[in-house]
Amino acid sequence: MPELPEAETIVRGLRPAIVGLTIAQAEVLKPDILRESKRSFGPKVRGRTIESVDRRAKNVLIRLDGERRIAINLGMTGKLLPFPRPPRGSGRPTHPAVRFRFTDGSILVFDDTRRFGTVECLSDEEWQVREARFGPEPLDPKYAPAALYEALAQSRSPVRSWLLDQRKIAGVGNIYAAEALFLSGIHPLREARAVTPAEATRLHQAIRDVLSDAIDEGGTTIRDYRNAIGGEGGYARLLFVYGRDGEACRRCGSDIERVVLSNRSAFFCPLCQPSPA
DNA sequence: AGTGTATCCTGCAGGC
DNA sequence: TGCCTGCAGGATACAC
Repeated sequence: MPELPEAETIVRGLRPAIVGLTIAQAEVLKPDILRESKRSFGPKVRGRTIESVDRRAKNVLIRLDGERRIAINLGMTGKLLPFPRPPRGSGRPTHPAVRFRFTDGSILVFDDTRRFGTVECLSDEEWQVREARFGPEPLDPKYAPAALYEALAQSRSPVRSWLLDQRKIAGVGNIYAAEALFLSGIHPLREARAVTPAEATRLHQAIRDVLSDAIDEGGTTIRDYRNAIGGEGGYARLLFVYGRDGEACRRCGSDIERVVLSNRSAFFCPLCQPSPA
């Protein structure tokens, strides 16, 4: 999916386009995207005005008047495309799942090829229950290296798996986990609790660097990801390891390797990230 | 607690 | 050209 930087890029693009608009109608073209029936979802959003657009972890939150919000998980291929009229090129929806029509005639489409995404309308209370399950936001200034170290020290899972667990740290996905581990010189199979305080400090910095650099680049486009105007992110050209198995490490020239861990690919440089065994 | 496996889907690349 | 397999920025449920 879109990970934290892609969700953040989408939010920044969406905010000026839709804040203040009032929803006239929600058309649900792919009901399996909702976690409730069309008949209950429609009335909850109809007539509501958008107050703000925010992000938590990898989720886009569209806050409405009446103490409720639309929570969107983009899944692997979800896109949010706002437009006054049907756009051309890559910004055009190909697999529209939910179409919001506003009273001023503009439209917001949630488009999702694989339909792993979800769209929900939650009350403040429902959202708070959900929100409490996410770990800290890595870019929160209050998130300290010691907090990362102490949390890692409690887990026996491989550090790459640990980083993908949204309850431990919010918003990190497979691309940025791979990049952050490379930058901090930690092998993806290292046991989380075996990470030293010095390594945890490097990892903490690497996570922040990778995520904020990726936000600056507008995210990473490998295949599907597009921002709110259908554009691609520029971080792909800065990747050190993700998707580069068999290619030369940009630091030492070794062949980048790929292993499967918890059914997901993990990429690393065997020299820059020494094996735990 | 943590891992492997399967599941939800569609599309694309590569091998034959 | 077609058919097959494997792979994909996510998340969750299950058995072990």
